[in-house]
Amino acid sequence: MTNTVDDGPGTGRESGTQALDRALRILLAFPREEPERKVSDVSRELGLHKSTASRLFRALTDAGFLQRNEETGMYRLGVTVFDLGARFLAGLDMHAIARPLLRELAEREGESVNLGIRDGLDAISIDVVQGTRNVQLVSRLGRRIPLWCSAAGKALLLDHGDAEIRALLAGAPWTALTSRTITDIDTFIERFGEVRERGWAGNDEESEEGLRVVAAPVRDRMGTIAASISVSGPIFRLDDARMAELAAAAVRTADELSRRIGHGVGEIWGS
Amino acid sequence: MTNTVDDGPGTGRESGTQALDRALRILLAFPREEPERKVSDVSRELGLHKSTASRLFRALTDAGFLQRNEETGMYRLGVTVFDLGARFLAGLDMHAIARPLLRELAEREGESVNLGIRDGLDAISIDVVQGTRNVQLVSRLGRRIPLWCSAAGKALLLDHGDAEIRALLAGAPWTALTSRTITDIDTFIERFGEVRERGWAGNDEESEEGLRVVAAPVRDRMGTIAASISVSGPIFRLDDARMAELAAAAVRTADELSRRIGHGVGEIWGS
DNA sequence: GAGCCTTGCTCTATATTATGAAACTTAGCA
DNA sequence: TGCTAAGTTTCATAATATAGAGCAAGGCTC
Repeated sequence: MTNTVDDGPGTGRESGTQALDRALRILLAFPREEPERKVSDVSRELGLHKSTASRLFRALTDAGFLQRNEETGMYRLGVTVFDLGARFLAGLDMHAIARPLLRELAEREGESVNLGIRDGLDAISIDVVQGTRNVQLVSRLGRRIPLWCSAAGKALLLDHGDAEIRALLAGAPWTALTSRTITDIDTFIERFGEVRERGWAGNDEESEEGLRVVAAPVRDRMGTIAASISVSGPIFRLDDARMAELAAAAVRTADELSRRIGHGVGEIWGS
Repeated sequence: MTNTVDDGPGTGRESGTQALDRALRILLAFPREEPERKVSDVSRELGLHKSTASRLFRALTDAGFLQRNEETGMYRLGVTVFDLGARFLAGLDMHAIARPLLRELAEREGESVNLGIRDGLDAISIDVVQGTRNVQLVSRLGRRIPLWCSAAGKALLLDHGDAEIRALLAGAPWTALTSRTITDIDTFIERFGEVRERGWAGNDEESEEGLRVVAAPVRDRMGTIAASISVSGPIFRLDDARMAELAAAAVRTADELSRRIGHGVGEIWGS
């Protein structure tokens, strides 16, 4: 007997792809905090038979999606996943086009600049340019941060109506990261009206003590918000006036990027 | 009837994981040059039944490994692969530790710096810091380049003996990228002796016209070469004297990185 | 605009494939 | 030395993935 109708806590209904689903869940079971894991650990966590897990691990390893540490016998993510990740970026027009604009913005303002896209309920950073000042809060490529407590995330939601946002964030955990994190949907909606009007989003120590951020949306040729550009820095350098200044700069850069990826160009192509 | 014993041109013998193997091959069927593909294209290429491919595509899409372009109906790699790629990097001690060293090197010398690791017969770039000079040859994260025609690649082979290298590069295509590319194993081995002796590798327009590179190996706590640090620039700035200078700088940085990730530290830990 | 082709997706019977129990190794530890 | 735990391999079995047929939806040609 087996787990006939049992599907894991992952997504909804799957069918005809049990082995694949399990293997993908294995890959996702390697979090940042624990890069190296044992077969037994993972199999227990996912409720897989150890022989099943072992076989899937081997297949993933053969394909380079996992790699085995010969010293410890443990596994970690393999180079192939990095390769695919790089291909993902290379496939985004936006990423290549944004690079020089982000550098320019970071250089001019001296603060760190991020390019973020949405993934589920998180914003995920797909490009980072560190600022030139001495004190910099590190931000790493691939960093995730909840939509509702990040400037980048809010900017990505800018075109969503109240009802949409309510539906989207229904499943949000609303865990407080700092004392300033917004922890309920009503407060969020209430404050979001202003954000929507002015066209850029802020983050005033909502995700990290001492960190302030502004972000502006990037629109693709359909007018859909496809990314956001955010500028971040320590609170002692970013008073309200400076925030407004940086916001204006972020909006300018975001608009320029939008233009370059075809927003407002209509059907006319070429120069 | 189906392809009973038929395994694709991929790896060797697989068993008990057909569906998974096929799905992974689907992911790898999205090359940089063609980020968006149709189900039928891919299924034809891989020799899969269209219904099989369709099902696998859906499973991969549900898990975020692929994403569907609603306009065109085509698929591309999804955010999840990028997420995993970023986790891969985050899991490498080396990557985090190398960052500041690479920046420092790039700043001091003004030329672009790469951190590369080996993947099969390629070196793959896992970190890039652009130089400060005006003219810079772009290098992108995740860039692949054959071991035998790159400084980064040669540096990764530095500890290999002639026989090992011969075995490793037996399957190499030896395609010429420029007029200076080495195109046979014998010439490679012959010239490699010198490289091994001096402890750093060079690339004199072997991969790209006008590009010169030097690279030095990074060793982990087992003494194994785990990565290479390379410095590259246009030929008009990099005469032989400057190459030697940059090589020395690369070696110094690589040695420092080796030290920081535990090379030569033995069993003693802590400060 | 009608017909034709291609594509993507769903449904279902079938047998191929993945599964899990048990056995076997290897390693660490008392 | 024997014990426990982890990882891998083997193998009979049943559940799973497969491929065929059918359907709906677009694109092209005529």
